[in-house]
Amino acid sequence: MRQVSIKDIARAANVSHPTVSRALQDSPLVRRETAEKIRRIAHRMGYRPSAVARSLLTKKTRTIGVVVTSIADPFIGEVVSGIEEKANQHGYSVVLANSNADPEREVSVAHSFHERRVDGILVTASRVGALYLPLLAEMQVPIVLINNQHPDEFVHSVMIDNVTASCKAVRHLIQLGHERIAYVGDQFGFQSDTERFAGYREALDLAGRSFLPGLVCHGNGKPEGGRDSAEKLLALTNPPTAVFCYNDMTALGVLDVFRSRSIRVPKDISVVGFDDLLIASYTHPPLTTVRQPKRQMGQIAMEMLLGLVSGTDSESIIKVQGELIVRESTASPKS
Amino acid sequence: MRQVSIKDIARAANVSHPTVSRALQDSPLVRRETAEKIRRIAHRMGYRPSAVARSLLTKKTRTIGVVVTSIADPFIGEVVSGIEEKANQHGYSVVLANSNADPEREVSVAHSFHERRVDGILVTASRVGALYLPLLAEMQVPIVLINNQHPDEFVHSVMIDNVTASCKAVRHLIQLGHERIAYVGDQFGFQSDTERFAGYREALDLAGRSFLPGLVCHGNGKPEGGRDSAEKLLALTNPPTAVFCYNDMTALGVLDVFRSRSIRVPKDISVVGFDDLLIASYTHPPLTTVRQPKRQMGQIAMEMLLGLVSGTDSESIIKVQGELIVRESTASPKS
DNA sequence: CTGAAAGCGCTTACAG
DNA sequence: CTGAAAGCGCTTACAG
Repeated sequence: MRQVSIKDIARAANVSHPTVSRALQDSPLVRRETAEKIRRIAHRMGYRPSAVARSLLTKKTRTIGVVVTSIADPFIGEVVSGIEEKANQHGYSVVLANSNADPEREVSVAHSFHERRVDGILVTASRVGALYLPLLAEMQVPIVLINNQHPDEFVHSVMIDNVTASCKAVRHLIQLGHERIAYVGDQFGFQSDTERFAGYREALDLAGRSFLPGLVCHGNGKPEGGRDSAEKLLALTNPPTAVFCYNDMTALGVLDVFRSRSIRVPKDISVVGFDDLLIASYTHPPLTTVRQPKRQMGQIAMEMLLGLVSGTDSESIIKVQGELIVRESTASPKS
Repeated sequence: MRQVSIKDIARAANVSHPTVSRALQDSPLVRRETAEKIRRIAHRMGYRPSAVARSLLTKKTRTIGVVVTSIADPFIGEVVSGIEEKANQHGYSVVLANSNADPEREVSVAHSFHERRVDGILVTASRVGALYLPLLAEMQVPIVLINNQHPDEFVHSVMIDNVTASCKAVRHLIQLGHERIAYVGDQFGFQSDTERFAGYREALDLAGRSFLPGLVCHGNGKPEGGRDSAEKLLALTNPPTAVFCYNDMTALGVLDVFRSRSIRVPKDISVVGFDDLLIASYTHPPLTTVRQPKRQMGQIAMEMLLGLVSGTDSESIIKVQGELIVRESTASPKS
């Protein structure tokens, strides 16, 4: 049995199919009794209008394409959940595509979105961009970026205020009395790493501390990177008493190394993360970190995009603030 | 500038639009030079065929609807990543919808999928079902369930072999010499809880141990539930020496309570989880658990669905095996 | 090889 | 109020 169409209903109701169309839209142009009869029949037949036929006509698919680097990433999962929530509230569907930060996949995703005529595109935490974004732009559809690494190139984006947030985190360490604070960054050159590093330096400057280049390492945003960096820091003649990490994943690696060396956190050394993943509450000890309002960022981005889709010219960049969550991985240094 | 259509190309190439259509499909019915010229023009104009127009004709959208209870759930994120990977490999797109296990949302998701004429539906770890699944079935499209709580009602599903997996986990504890092994389940009555409990009992039986009802608690699949249960177990006159948890989230809560009471794991008590979430490697101590091949389950389900979509009648239920991952949260009891 | 015609399921002027 | 006509962008018989 194929899907029931407006014509099937017309036949059953003994009217023309445009009348059915009108009745189903509650148009005042159709006699009340006729309309009710039609609706009853439509309901009985389990009729659902075809979004594809409608889209062909209206040139709107009420579909938003969402590109992520990895849907299994806990950070991204939260963001997507905010995106999906807002989309659904407004009657939009979300087409999800994983790019794995693979340029080839990105191109194929862009084409697929284009062919499906999505009404707008959301890009989350992309690490690529230089070549990719113009490709997306080609399809003449609004785009909003979330925490993108190349925000300059595009007008619309929502991102965390990295500088302020990381400055806040480092000031927390300074206030606790730490003198030697390390920064374990992401891969060198990424925008968010550069900004978080800037916040670190700003906090140092604000406190009149001098910057010690030897205390800066670069990981890769993952536990391994944190591990390698922690090893390096511990090998220093004069190791730090606190470590500010680019993100929680990095902090996980750092904590791991400390644990395996029986270095107690926060007694011997303090550790701060960034993101506030679920996991941050369950590390040992629970991690002090900067919370990114992930879900909310997804919601804001979706609303921004929906505004653009409906022609509203909204703000181009929205910065959200991080919140310092003090848990048990930070304390004053031993004196 | 609106999207370029086949007619625009036809005009530019001085041919009819059906000829353009044929050329773009590499049909042998069009002269080679003409075809090449057309393709060149199409490319220059940035032409992308409209999937919506094509779908209207072919009655296939090459779209799969995926319903999840929460995309931010780390378990589900992994599964979805396997789903998306396979879908993409086969030229399908994934429309993602979050149900939040809210019946109202589920109904609206079902309608939305129906209207968009998805070619198939994947339901991940749903907790609802009794009413919902028939609703999905109405749209006459293949459905595959992943770890569903009501698998009986539907033909096609992929799930973890809960009984075997949890039996394996409990045998591990028995082999370590534990006599009093607790089970902290999920909410009472869910299929997967029932099965994991069955595996627990089976392991006990196999070892000739008697079942002690007092050592069974029910949480809710989340840390809080684990916490409450741990408190109860500790209040027992004769507390367990090992705790097998319904899932890693539950184990997190259990570990939390032990930590706050300075009960050492695994020295004083052993803990085992289920799922092997990323977080399981980073708890303190790293958690012994049963790994579900999450990503792979997503892939298998997608392939099963794609088979059904193309008319292949595949197996109806695929059970995958869990793998016991022994980390540092289990040891022999103190003697 | 190529074009005119028809049709997928809908909506919306245009006539009555 | 209601229907016949046209058209969204494509594909595919059907004629030439």
